[in-house]
Amino acid sequence: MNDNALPARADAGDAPSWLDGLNPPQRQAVLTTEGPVLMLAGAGTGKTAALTARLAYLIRTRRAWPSEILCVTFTNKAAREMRERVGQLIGDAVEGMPWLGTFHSICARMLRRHAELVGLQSNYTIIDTDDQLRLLKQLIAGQDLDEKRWPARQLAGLIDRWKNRGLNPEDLDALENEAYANGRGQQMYRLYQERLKTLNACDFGDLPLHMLNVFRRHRDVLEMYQQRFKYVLVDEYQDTNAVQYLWLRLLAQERKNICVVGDDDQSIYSWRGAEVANILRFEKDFPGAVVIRLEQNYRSTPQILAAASGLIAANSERLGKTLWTEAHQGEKVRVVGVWDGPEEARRVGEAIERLEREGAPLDRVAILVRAQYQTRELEDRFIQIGLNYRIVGGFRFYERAEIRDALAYLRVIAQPSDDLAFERIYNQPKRGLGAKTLEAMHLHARRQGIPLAAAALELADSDELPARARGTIAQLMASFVRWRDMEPTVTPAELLRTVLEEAGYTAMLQAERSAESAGRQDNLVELGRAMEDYETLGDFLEHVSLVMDNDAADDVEKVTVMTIHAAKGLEFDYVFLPGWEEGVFPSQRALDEGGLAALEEERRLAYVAITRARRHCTILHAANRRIYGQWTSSIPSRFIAELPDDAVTVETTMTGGASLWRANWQEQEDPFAHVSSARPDRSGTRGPGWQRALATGYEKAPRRVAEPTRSAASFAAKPRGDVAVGMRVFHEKFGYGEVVGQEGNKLEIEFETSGRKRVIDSFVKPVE
DNA sequence: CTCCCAGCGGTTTTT
DNA sequence: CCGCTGGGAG
Repeated sequence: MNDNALPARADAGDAPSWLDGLNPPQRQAVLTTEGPVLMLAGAGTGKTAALTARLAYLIRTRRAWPSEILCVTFTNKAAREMRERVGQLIGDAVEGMPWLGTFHSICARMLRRHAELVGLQSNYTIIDTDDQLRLLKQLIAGQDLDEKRWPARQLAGLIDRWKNRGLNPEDLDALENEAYANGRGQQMYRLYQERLKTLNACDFGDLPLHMLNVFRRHRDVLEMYQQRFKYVLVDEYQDTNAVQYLWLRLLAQERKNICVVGDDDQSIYSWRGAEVANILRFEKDFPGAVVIRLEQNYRSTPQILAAASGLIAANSERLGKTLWTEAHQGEKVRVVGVWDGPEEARRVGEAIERLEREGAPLDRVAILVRAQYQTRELEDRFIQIGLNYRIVGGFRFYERAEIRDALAYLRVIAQPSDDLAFERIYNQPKRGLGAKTLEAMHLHARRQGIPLAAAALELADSDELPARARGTIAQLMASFVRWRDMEPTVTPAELLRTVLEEAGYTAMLQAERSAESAGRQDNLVELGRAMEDYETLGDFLEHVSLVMDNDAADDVEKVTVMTIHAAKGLEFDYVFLPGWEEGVFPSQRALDEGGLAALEEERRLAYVAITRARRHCTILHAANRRIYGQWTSSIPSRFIAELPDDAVTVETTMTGGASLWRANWQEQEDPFAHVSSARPDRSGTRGPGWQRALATGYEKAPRRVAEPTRSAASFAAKPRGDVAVGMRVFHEKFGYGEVVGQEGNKLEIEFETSGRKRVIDSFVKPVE
């Protein structure tokens, strides 16, 4: 993250090595080991350096064994990075840090030991949102509620929020209870928890909640952990929610050696339960806490810093920090106004090609957007000009259907009572078992109080089902017995291959001649590769349920396209920020739902976006944009007007446009006039604000600007020898097609499903 | 049981 | 505009 820590300020030459390169507040953060510490670390101020040095210091000076330190992060990535960096400082001792991890993985680990205290067995399954939703749907249907009127999604959201706040079913008040199906919220929540228990499963939200319950109800367990953890460290503290906060407070209450690191200005997850207030509360709960501010920024130029600071100053609820830097002057932040979305994408593409020609490595360039849909236009353009890009987010590896299917097979093998997994694959691949069979299995399972798979086995031996179904079930169950038998004798990866083969899954994919099926098979191979690192099936499944990411290393240098949320904690030399328009950013929907508080969170998001940039930052806004197929005219984001004049240069491709818009915002008396705290009347219009804006604004489609067909970078490229007109080719995004034209390295291809497109030849593979 | 089509919804996302 | 879901028809 911060590889540019300050060079050592020689402290009489004999400062211990772990303090090398740390500035005074960072050193204070390392050396203040006893008592509560609140570290307010601005963007790019080297908080990870300080945090890892602190860990190393605690261990090296024998204040604690690695196993006596609790170190909590929010993401697996952060945990991994921390482990790596501490490892660099203290060597292999880091291996002995079993309690460095995410809130969830740490709670999962604890819960394995104390599962019986919350009515689970230690081999409980952790279900994901997909399973959760299916389960809730079943419960809703079972209660004769109309799923249309009371969607499972809504209930899932409510339950999640309750769990985030540390509320068990019995803790809900009447008002909360009313939130679902006319006062049935509590009942449904309770039913859901009971169902999970019989499945020997819990969801993500349960992990911290169960442990909080254990701590509250079993003093001895709590005291054991309070004794064990001599020091507690928490990263990204501004992102903690209520359960996590309560959990931490209990653990640290005795020794009070707790160090939390956060930045209120980078709190961008309140919508999923994070409470910045936890920072403010810290000094109250831990009186005498030492507050350390990291304000020297090592990342960005003064201009970038000034732009970001000026912007965030518009927020009211801040602890307030003043970032400064010793870095020499750089370029001003560029604000570029363009006519429409496609032009915006074009400008970004051109700018990146220019950087590329100047020798900038593409992996130091990022385009950060407010919402995922904004990536579409960029992607289209990049494909057209042949720019290597990588879109982060979207579908994650372990969320793909084929991966989940494969995992479901493994889950049933590891845990025969995993009904949700069994339900997923009993007829996948299709083997002629349908809703009727499932219903019979459910009925039988419920009557006998046994898992679904066990019920299936019994049904196979009865006359409850037609002979055909019985035979199929018997066969399937025999397979499971076989796989379960072989499980201890083979590696998880071998087991996977056998299962996919014998279940007919591989054959199903091979038979499927769709554009995606090849990719699916690749994904399963990739899954097998990921499994190689695990000794037992159980280990692997635990890993999967907690670590949903899988960042395959990229060999080619690529530009990164991602949401601002996903970019938090990262940095890039060059950052492009498209779509800074009212309604897009700040998001109309956020404003509608959250009023001023949401606006401030949007502004923090803008702050995070700008502070990702090390050397240069370009902000773009378009006057016209097509959203959900409708042309919509838009005005520049109020955030643009909030940027300090001397830190930015403003340009526009339209006469007078940008400056007029800018003036427009500055003239407005009440900058929050557009923020309504009440829910606006949506009658007559459907959907978000831009559509309402459309109703009052004008609807004319903007004049299309003529698109240059060649960009400088792709012009000179030579055609590739092995592709010619008339050939059949495969393209990752568009599928199969026939080459109908060739010009340099550009191909004109008639795709079977996506129609005629112009693409770069390096993006296609010939097929026979 | 499978397939097709109408209708709806469409920020951010980790674990 | 576009992709997913769920219900209904075959």
